[in-house]
Amino acid sequence: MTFAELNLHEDVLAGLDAIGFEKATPIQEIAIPSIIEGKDLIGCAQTGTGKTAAFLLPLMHKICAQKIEDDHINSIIICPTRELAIQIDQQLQGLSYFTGVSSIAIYGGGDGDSFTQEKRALSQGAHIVVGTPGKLISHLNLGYANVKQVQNLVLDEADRMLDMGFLDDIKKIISFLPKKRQNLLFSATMPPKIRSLAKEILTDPKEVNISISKPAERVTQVAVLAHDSQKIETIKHLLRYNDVPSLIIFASTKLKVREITKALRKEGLDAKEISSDLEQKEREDILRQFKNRKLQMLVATDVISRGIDIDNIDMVINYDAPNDPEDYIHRIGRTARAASEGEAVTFINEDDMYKFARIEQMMEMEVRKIQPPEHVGPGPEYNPKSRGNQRGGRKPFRKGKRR
DNA sequence: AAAAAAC
Repeated sequence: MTFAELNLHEDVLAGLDAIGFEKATPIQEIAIPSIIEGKDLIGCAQTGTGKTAAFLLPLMHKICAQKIEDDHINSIIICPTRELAIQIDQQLQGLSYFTGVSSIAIYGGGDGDSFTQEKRALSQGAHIVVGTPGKLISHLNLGYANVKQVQNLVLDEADRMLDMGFLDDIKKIISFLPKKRQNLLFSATMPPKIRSLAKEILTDPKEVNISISKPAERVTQVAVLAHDSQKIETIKHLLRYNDVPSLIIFASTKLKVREITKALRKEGLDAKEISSDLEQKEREDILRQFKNRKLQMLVATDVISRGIDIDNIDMVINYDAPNDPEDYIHRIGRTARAASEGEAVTFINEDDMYKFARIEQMMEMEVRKIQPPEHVGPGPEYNPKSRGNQRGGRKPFRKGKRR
């Protein structure tokens, strides 16, 4: 189905036309008419399905069609990370070029200047505000945000936000908003917690389910049974024998991210780190360099595993298996986007074997296991039933609940 | 046992 057939406002269509978008994705086909109709919506979908445009387009359409002024806030979008807020706002600005829809991204880590700008936008009004929970609340608490006429609330990556403990913050934000409003909730998974959140804040929602629990088919996955000491050498080997102009290396802790970056740079490789340990400005600079292909290798925590859109990443390396099995899908989903193909290499050591077996279980597929290249020496032996260190000698007497 | 998010 084309966007024109979805009866979007002509100014919105002009923006789509300018960037060469013509056909709606499945989630857009269902969500757009339903949102325009004014219904609440619960969408099980990830980025890469066209989820963001699925809510941005109808919000923009309604602002245009109803000729809504921007002397107040019309819509609020809440999302879990700063980079995601920036990205949604950028996408919005691209799409709204011909519409006169105004927007601002509100997130932490800024300076006094950005605070003043945010304050001005929130008090004088902007059609759409995209933000992370903490910063939105601190502005709302100060009382000047013109939210009395908010008509739409979007919760993006809702499962992630609950994981991060944002439930109370979300409720707090909602307490500032008019009771009568349209709510859109998007989540990659639908655990009971999300169901109950939906039940609490949505009214008779339309459900859309475009969930992909299986990774993009164009991603070639392989797992390398590598000891920690073999990993950097294996990365060098991969780079030597593959053409990899653009590569993300994920690791599960900020410390590891820092150490890996150091080790790679010591080898003369073009790598930089991104994690919440960096100044916000630096996070943005480095992500921009990587997106513009001025930087070959990005070493990252899961801060960018969800939602972040970067074209043409040739390879994702998981330096370790992620703690949350869902994150594996998100991490490797950074590659093979749009029409391209991609490769995902996951290092698993003894500790990671159990975690990786769970990932395979979730995907309902087995990933090919290989040993590190010969000159690096043999890796650990893989036994999927092995629980790795899970029941290692350290904690047989531990009592109480663990998860 | 982790990451992220407010000053």
